[in-house]
Amino acid sequence: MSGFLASVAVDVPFHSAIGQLLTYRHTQQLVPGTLVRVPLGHRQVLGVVWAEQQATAAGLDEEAVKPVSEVLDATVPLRADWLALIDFAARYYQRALGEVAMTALPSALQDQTATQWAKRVAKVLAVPKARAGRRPAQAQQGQACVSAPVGAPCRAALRKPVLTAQQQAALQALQSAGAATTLLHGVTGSGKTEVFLQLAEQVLQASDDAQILFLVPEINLTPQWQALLLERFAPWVGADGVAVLHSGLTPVQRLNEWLAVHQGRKRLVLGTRMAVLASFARLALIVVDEEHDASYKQQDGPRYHARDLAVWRGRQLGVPVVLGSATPSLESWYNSRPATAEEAGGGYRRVTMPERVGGGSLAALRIVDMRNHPRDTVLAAPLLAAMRARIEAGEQCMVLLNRRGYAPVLRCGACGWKSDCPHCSAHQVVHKAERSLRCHHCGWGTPIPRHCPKCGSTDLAPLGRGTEQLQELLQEQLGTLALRDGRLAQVLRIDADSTRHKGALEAHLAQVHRGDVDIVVGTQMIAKGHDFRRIGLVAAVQPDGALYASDFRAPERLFALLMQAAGRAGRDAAYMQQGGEQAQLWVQTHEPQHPLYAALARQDYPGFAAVQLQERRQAGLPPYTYQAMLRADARTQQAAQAFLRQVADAARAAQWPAARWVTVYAPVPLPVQRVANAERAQLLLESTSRKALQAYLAALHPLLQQARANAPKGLLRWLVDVDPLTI
DNA sequence: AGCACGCCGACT
DNA sequence: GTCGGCGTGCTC
Repeated sequence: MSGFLASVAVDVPFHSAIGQLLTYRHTQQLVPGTLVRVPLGHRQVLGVVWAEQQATAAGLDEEAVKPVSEVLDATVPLRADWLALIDFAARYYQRALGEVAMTALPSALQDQTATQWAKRVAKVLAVPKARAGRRPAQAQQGQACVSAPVGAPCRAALRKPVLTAQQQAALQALQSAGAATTLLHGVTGSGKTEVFLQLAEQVLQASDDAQILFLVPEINLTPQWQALLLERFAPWVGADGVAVLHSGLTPVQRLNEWLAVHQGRKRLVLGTRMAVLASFARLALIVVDEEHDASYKQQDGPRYHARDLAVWRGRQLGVPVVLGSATPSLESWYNSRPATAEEAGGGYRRVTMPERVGGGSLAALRIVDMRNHPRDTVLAAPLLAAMRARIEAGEQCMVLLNRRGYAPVLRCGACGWKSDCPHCSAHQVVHKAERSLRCHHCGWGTPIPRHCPKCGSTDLAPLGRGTEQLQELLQEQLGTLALRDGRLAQVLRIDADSTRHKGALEAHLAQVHRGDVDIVVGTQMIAKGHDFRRIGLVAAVQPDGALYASDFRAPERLFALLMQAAGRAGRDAAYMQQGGEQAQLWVQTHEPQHPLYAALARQDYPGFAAVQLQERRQAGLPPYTYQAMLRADARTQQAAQAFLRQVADAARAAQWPAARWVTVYAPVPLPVQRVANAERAQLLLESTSRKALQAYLAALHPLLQQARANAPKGLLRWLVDVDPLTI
């Protein structure tokens, strides 16, 4: 056989019984990182050359080595640091190398021929680099500005706000942190964003080609960040100098953005979790906004955590990473703990900004003790009265209820029938507007029946309430209120249902900003990141669920959500001086004395975190231990659990050294046991040693294959979730 | 995971 | 007689 051999990563899953890398032949030596198209079975697939190879691997017939079909060499090869990132992510999250590589690459790359690719690359490179890569005449402009009259066109320099002493201190701390990871803990309104921007500005100024990655938790938040970045940095990076990477792009858009970043043509990269896997020409700073947000954890395919990979990437490249949040994840809070006499500090630095810019006060907490109200009270009278007063004073109110739809279930009063989903162990939710019952787990929808499907009775009634019903209720209670300007109070609902169509969220937000709306009802979607200036009162209607939840992270999430909600109602000092009343966060609860609410009343994140960490330490939970979840789906619960048990037994029998450090729990059903006709079970693995857990998980794969082979025919899927966020 | 091959029921 | 159901097995 003539030519050179190369190890190529292609998208073949772990359990396909072939190795991680496949061997292909080519006339020339191929550099690692080169994109190739290769034959695989009966199709052509995209591959990434991972390594040069000297001889055909053992057990592989030389005749079986096929030639590379095409080389996509119009671009710079993927760099070694990107290959190392993918390699790490694949090993850490227990996925096939090729699978992770292909998740990281834009899908449209899969069907680019070498010719098409060359054309596309040429187009990107044809954009003059002067606009995209170089520092503008900004320095000169800035100098000219000193003597320029007020209002002279010295936009960037004039727009830059003056930092408060606290922001200045934070910025200096970040600058002096060098390549470390820093947790920037700043209360809502403390001006973290401005600190990010000025830090970014310095990075842009320091070098002509440095790239900066901004991670945000949700697609929804990218437009406002993009506008912000362009407003500030267009003089540096050009009017199209911000690359956006998220799953809302069309395949071709994503391909072009990815390519521009890979080639270093865009210096600012703004994206959701997937952006952390992008290929950068010269990454110099990573900012992770709202670092505590669970959306950073991918929930299908490779279950990576973008914040954790960002931290890894920063270390790998020797580049600073800034994690920002008003309510950090307990992991990050713990990782940034200062050293004490007894204990070494965490690996991150911690910078705190406890004061709001302008000194505005945080929302005051009002607890409504629901034990003093009738059982079926949705909105207690004092809350309604407070809302009425706010609206009459020209303010807006926001009401949070974490449950979409009209009611979580439809029930027959005659025979007790409930709207159970035929495919899941869950109820179909009543959606009044679309006149349907819909399962939120599998999507199964049916029209709302007029008669009970079981007994024929017409005595059907919704049970419990969702945002849709809350909206209706508020419309009845407050929608008749005539305001000063003569119009009636308006209620708007913002949740995943009301914003399904493109542009709907933007339209709704604009309505709120214009003041066309007096009451906003919604799920946690409305608590995230959007700035509502005139909101004076936020109410959480039914937050107690998290207090009883079996998930040990539920209180942490609730606290973060309520703090964030309170932040929406923040008041600036100017308004307070005009005699505005202090903003309020109302919480309706049956547990008014719960420590979580006490900490919330004090807006005391450190206090809350200390208590939570203490509990976690005693219970042996993260961040003091590391966890992985082994999940199995099968036709019956018994089969799913049997599979997990068999794997656990086989692992015990194997007597791995690492097993000594790993606790293996018994298989249990998932909280929602059946989804789309699949019974789901899970088995928790826990260890105080990340290394031992990793070794254990890596050794588990052959046992999983084996258990699959032994299992009876039929549906059987499994997955490994490393550092699971919900258990 | 794809994607073929392969062997048994209702349609042009 | 074909279209197509998804069972089984392979992919450098």
